[in-house]
Amino acid sequence: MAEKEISQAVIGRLPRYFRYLGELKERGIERISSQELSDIMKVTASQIRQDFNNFGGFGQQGYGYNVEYLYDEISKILGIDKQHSLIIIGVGHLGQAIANYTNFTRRGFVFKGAFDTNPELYGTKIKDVEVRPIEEIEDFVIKNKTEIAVLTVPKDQAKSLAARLSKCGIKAIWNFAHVDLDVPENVQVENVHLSDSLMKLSYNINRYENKTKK
Amino acid sequence: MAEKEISQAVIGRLPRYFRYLGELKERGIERISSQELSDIMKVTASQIRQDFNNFGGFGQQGYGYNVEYLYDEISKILGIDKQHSLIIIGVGHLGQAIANYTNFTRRGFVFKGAFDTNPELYGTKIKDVEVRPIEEIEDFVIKNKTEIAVLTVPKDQAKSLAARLSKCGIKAIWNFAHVDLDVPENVQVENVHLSDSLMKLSYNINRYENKTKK
DNA sequence: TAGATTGTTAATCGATTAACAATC
DNA sequence: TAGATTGTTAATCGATTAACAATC
Repeated sequence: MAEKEISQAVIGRLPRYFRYLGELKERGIERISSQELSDIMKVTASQIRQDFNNFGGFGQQGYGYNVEYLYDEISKILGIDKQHSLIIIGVGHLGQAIANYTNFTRRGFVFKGAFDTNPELYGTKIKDVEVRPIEEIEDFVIKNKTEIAVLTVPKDQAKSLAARLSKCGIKAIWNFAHVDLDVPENVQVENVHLSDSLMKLSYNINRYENKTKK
Repeated sequence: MAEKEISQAVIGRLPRYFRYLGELKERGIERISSQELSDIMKVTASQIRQDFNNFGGFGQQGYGYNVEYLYDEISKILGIDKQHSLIIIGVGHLGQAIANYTNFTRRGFVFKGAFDTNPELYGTKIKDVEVRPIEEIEDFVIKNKTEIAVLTVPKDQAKSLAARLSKCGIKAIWNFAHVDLDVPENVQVENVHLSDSLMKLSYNINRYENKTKK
């Protein structure tokens, strides 16, 4: 199969398409043209067609796209047609927020394990999942073939944990710690750097004020 | 002043520069060349120089960049040399995680108010801040000249809250709800769509497996 | 002064948009 | 068949990288 690499710019847009298609589906809309979708989503129709055509021809000339079909196809592309097991490392507020976020469960991300360094938490339960000491991570990941580890630990623990997880076959790390992780190429990393996001917000406040006041 | 608009691609990289410069500063390093920074950060030296030069010449030929000076300049560009008041709307786990995140406080984001729809929470405290009923938001924002509202509420409440906040002079919304907000141009929006991020992770797991197995 | 390294211009690369032939 | 709208090629735009003159 000709494995042309899709740019991350395109990938980054797929979840948003998926979200809008899900809404259209729920509203019972059967078909949509790239132009109609363009109006709703505020992106060009041209970009929509280009994006979809990276993965194959999902539409039909003179008709447009079938909403449900397109929705299903995007879910396959994103790999959320299958289940993914997930463990949470660091059971603070953020870890608990993620554990309790039902939307993830709905998308096939199944919460299987929770780990922390605080002995007082061992044995307590989050969503029917027992909190375990961090020492048990390797055993757990190997035994349960865990795919995704959510890192919601302080900065200084993140790098060594990422290294440990990489060694025992984890497939991906969803990193909320404010450091760049250095892992082998068989481990996928997706960063959520909240303070970076907040700084961008701050920049844009500033920029707008300078633009208007001067 | 010639207000050339800086691309969001550049802005998006500033927080990362800021983070690395902060680390260098802490390690007592006084000067750094674009080439050295390039090695550490894994971006081209050329990009580093281009990025900084969007905002002015911060370096010196033959010497490089003074770490502390550059750090301070970037903090000014990002607007984190000033304080920003912040309220949290929706006091679930995510809201609490943000309220308790000390790093934000350190960067000048001061947590001033908390709001929720659950009457049982009214009057309870999060980090010395009393939880108030959501009806009081307008009064609070106006009286306290609140700059940033953090939206950690369910999807269906987010749009109407964004509209209400826009009307009473909020400067920015940090949106964690899984919808695109539609606000006037004087209100800055920064989205954190966690499920989008998780889907990208899922895509990359998939992609890697297809690449290696086929 | 010589060496180092920036600031900046020019070249390249990639992503977005426009246009239109193919086709349902 | 005629009209609509895709899939795809070509044109444009913007962002990244390379190169080098300016200068500390």
